[in-house]
Amino acid sequence: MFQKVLIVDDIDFNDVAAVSVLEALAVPQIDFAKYCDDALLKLKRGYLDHAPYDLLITDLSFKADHRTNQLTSGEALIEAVKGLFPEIKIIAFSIEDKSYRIKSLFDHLGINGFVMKGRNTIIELRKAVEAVANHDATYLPADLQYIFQNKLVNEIDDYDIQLLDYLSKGVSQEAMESVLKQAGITPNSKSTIEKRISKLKIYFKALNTTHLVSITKDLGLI
Amino acid sequence: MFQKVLIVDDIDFNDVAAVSVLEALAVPQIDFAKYCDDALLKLKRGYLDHAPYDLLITDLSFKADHRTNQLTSGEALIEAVKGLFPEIKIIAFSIEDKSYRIKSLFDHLGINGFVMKGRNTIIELRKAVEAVANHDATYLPADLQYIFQNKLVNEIDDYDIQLLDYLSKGVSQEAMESVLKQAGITPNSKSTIEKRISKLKIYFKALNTTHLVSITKDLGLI
DNA sequence: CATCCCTTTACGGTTTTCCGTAAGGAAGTC
DNA sequence: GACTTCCTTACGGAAAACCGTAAAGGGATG
Repeated sequence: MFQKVLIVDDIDFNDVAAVSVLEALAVPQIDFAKYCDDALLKLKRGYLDHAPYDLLITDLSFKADHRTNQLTSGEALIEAVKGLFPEIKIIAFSIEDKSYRIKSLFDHLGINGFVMKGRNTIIELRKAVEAVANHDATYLPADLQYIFQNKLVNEIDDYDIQLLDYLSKGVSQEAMESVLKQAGITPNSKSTIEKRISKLKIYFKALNTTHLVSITKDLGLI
Repeated sequence: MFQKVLIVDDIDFNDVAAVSVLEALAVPQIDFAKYCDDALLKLKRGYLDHAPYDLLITDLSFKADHRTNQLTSGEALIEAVKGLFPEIKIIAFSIEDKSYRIKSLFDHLGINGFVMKGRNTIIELRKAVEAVANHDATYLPADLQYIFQNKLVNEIDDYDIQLLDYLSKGVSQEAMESVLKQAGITPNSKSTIEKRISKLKIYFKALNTTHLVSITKDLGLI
């Protein structure tokens, strides 16, 4: 079992329950952080003190407040941590069931486990920690494993997401061509852009571009 | 102080912390429900047993799962409870800081307090329960009181919300006229609709309709 | 290097949105 | 009743989005 665990979550309520789960698993040292920046500092401190953390459990979404932070999301934190301490195990922990975001955590950030906050978080978190500790494998609850078969998250690529993101930020199709060129994204002709958006509309059964953005926002793609 | 409190939240993690707050306030009986339907049943049971609850603390958003429920949101639960047991105090409890939704809880549903899940939930919940117990008044944390001065939630009316909602569902401006007529909503001329949408775009600094819907979705207006 | 296949690009016409101007209508004031 | 004011409706031209067709480019294959 893990010896030193850091829990990162901005909602204090969650710490109370998380600590009870870890105590039940006989984890000797459990620390907390409410901000991603603080979390990274603690991880560095542990490393410098020759007492590194061996498990990081982090939320994905953090509320903004008066403090200005470098890292503002769990994704950013995980990326930074993976860069500095590739050895540490990471379990992400979120209320979101947006499959695209979860899949990308495994695919791009290489997390070891994912737990969805819901009606069985206590049991799920326990299972996830045990699985990551013992089998050295990745843990994903049975009810979320569909995301790797799900056609949606496989058929929609990064280019599509980028396009949808620009659309949601108010970039017109007219202006999209030069925006993509600026950003160094290809293809970027007006014609291809039109065709992609049109394909997305068919895919998501959207009646128009506004509808398309609304749908994909609900799905958590953007 | 309250004698019998019901906590309704679908995330089991929150119960652990909530109960510790209430125990610290010496509440003798604390019950839980993970579904709104169950919550209503427990409240009815209490009433029939001549041991009614005197405080309801409820989340607003509930995840859908295999169960089919009558009440699927905190708002629906609060409305039902207010109808059956007007005497009971209600504190809503949510991760959302969407001012429009919170304001409407006070204005339309008459809740007694609101607590936002965040970095100080434990203290805030305690304060809210004490305030509602003692002063018989409504409790809203200082950092949220701006919502009642906030021009946004006062200047945007139900008609605007309706319009934005239809737009997000893919209704074109072209079709909006007849859709509004079908729904019995006035004014419904193409011209007025155009003007309203245009006003909203200026208000929210949106570059086009898609951007407008994206912004207002982020704000929680729709 | 010719061929096929697929993606990207170009173009043109139709529809929808956008935006300004102006007319119509209801309520309130003097 | 004339006038002002505010809201709604009507209309028309410009811009953008939409949609189909066709040409150009870029790999892979034989």
